[in-house]
Amino acid sequence: MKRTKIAELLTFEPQGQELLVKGWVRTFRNNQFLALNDGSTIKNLQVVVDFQRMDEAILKKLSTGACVSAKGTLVASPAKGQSAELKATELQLLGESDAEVFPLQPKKHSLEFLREIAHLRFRTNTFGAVFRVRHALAYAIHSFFHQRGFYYIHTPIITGSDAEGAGEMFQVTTLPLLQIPFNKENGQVNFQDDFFGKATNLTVSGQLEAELAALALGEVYTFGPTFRAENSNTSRHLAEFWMIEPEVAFNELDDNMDLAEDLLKYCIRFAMDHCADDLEFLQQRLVEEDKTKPQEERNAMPLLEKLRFVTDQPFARITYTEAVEILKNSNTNKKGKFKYPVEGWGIDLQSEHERYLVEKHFQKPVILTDYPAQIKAFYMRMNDDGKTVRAMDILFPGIGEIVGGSQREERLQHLQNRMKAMHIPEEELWWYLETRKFGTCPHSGFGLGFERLIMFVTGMGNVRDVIAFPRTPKNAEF
RNA sequence: UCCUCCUUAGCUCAGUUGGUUAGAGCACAUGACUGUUAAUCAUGGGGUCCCUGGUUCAAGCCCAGGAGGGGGAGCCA
Repeated sequence: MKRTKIAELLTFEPQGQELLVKGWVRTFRNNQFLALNDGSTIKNLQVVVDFQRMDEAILKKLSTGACVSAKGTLVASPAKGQSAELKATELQLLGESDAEVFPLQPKKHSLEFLREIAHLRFRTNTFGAVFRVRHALAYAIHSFFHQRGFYYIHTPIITGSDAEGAGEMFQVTTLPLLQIPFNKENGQVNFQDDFFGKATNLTVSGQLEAELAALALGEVYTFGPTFRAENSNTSRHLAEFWMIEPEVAFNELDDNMDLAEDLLKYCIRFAMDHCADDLEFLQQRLVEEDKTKPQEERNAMPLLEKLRFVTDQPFARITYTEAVEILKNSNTNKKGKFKYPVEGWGIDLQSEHERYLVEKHFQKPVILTDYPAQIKAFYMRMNDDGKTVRAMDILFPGIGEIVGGSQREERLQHLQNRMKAMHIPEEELWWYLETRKFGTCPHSGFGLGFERLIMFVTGMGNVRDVIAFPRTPKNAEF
């Protein structure tokens, strides 16, 4: 008999039909009631065991975590809690789970503890929900871009350039660490002897390569792993994370903002439409968690309401200059409540400033544009004022920067000037500069942090809990 | 990297002014139970008090150094 997934089974009208299910035991109550989960849904199937007729040796081993196969008939449940249940006629133990050492219990565990057993945390309700939502969001991203005629480009993970301008890089080498070949004349490493014959790194961004594709295919995006060797110890940073980077020919900054806003809203709606049960559970989890917190640290609104709030109204759009004015004139600033007082134009905005704009002043996502050139990357297009660049950052409540993007500098001379000013050697990026020599055009793009999007949608507070096997400084277990 | 808090049973945590044999709930084991919903009831076992060193008649508690973790900051997505 073919196995029926629990998600599908729960849509059936119970009429005594004979079915086969397989899954893992969550609890076994009253010597009769087996809560079985197979990952297809957050809901468990109640399998009812006739313990007088069942082999006692098997009953003994129906402990939390065990894997079983159950054949039986689907009947209406006489008790509250579920509408249908499977009356077992045959029970097979596929894999036992010694209850004395299995670490998961039918109770609430701390996320910190579950992080230490990341190989087993998939088996909890919370992580089951998070990873189903993660999948739905990944699918939504491809679906969104495909519908709009974008092409999915696979940019390299190992890169030969170390001037992508997005942070510290991990080196990739096969050179023996104890016997690195040095050039005696200049004391440098002889990368001619290395695997690629030159120094290579793990990518920090696929943007530059995506630009090459956009200037031929028109509308493209990348969606892949990205690596940053920054010593960042926060709940929002990973050394290995996934990023979505669209790049669009002929788009200017306003088009870029529209695209990013549409993408975010599409993904959030997609999750609400396809993961209702999981989001309902995650929302309830947050409500319970809030009960243990002081009033001022609690969420202003329940998860689903927060998501609807974001999808149903336009994001605020202001320039950096306007933002500085708002901050400068805010009561918080006047009363000296900012740790970094806002004194004038040109400062880099601190987390507390971004939070004030998003959570206090606008109370919705904010797109900040036209930053001072000196605090932004070399490839961003210079405005006519000669002081600001066409950058845009999208700030989300509780997350901070979720998107960072810009209209790119398409004019060769301007680009070369900026690279010179920021000490980026032209020979490293000769191939990038050629796009500006041969048929250059205005174009724009952005990077969306996939884990940050998942954090927002699931309400999880730490990036390490929305990726299966988080890589952070001093941690690459599993 | 900086600031700050934490580390006691498998988990979550209590442990008074430094003082006898370190506690609770859950989990686990054994038994009971044919409608349970993180089932319930009874009984029981379970401790490198993070590590190293020091102060003291005496350290889970005080001091120093280290390790691991949380929260915040910087950098960013």
